[in-house]
Amino acid sequence: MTQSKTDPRVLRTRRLIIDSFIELSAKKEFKDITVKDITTEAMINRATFYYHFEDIYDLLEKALSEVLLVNLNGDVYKYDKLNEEVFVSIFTAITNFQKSLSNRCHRGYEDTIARIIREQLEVIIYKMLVKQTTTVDKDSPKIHSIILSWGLYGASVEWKRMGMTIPPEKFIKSAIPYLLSGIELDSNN
Amino acid sequence: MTQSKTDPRVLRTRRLIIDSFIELSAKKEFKDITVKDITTEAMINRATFYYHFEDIYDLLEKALSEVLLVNLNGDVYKYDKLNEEVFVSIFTAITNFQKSLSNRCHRGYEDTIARIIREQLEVIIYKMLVKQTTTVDKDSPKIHSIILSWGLYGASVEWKRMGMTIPPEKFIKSAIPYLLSGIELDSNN
DNA sequence: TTCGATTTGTCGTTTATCCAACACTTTGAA
DNA sequence: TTCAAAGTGTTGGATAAACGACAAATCGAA
Repeated sequence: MTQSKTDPRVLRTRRLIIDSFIELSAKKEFKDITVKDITTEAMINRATFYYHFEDIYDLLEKALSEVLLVNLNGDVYKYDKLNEEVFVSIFTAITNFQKSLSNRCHRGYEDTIARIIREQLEVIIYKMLVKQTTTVDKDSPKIHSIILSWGLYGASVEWKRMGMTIPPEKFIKSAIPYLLSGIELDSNN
Repeated sequence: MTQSKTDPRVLRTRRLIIDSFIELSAKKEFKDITVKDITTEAMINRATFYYHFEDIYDLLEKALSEVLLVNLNGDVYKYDKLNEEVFVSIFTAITNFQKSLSNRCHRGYEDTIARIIREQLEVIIYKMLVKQTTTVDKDSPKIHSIILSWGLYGASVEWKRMGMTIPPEKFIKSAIPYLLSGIELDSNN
């Protein structure tokens, strides 16, 4: 399905780089991390880094995407439909991510990170919406996924601002009926 | 001093292979481990294995050497002289190794393993003897290291036979004066 | 024993990684 | 501001690793 035959060396090297980056992120801020730091930690050549990533922002983007997906880890894709359980699952993934970020002080890059998370969310939600959309309006899933991704991310920001103490599932619960009602317009069942 | 600039790729690959081998050794007997098993576990190509090792026995040899050296881990090389402390340290390393072997059932290859351990011991002891030898007799360190390596390994076999319960340092203690007396003939201080 | 299946070593070709060098930009301290 | 040091991104040539294929050896059950 995916790309079943990527060169093992590529997979290995990308893993080394991303893992090293995550490792380093725990120790210093993003702005203080250099490409050299990463390649040294990963024990690969600096030139090899550029073979795989545009630059350090490209790496940030891909690393974040991965971390986010790991958090969503199958929980979401098990179901094809956007129901209550899936919304809670997604929101919990985002808040988990927010928590790990707050430890790893990426101060000054919240905007970039926010954009990346939201874009990932949009893609994920869009895929699920398309599966269950039965109306003729093709643009509907697109705009819905945009609104939902911004909305869910915004909710997580507010959750963070309130001290990250409320259980995420409780926090999002009251919004679920509203979120679902809009979705149901797209599908018949 | 050693080989200061080996290609990082070979270090990485050797590490993957050796680690995978040690990993597999914990699960099955040596005779049931194939080259394919190792390379699959290490996620490297089978041909690459033969680029680094003669065959699986060559790997066994080098892996064992490394494990032994890790056990001796600097403890020995910190001192230049073969004194009581060093003897105890070496003997403890051997018994530790014997213990890990007994878990990892390499049944049927004890002889090979014994030989490898003993050869490593001989090299290590020889190096230390040369450093402190002041007599003109150049052959003396050689034969002494041979006898000591066989002797120490034999003691560890006996220790194992007795159930591996006696603290190694206690077990070897009574032999220390004897071992040292011979050494002192080589050096003046 | 015999025969099929698995494992072993080896080889030639392709590709990913290494390395040193390069010009350019950013940084930070004098 | 100025200048040296550090970081960035790119290149070409060298080399390790991947891959598929191969004959030969070994294994295991009929």
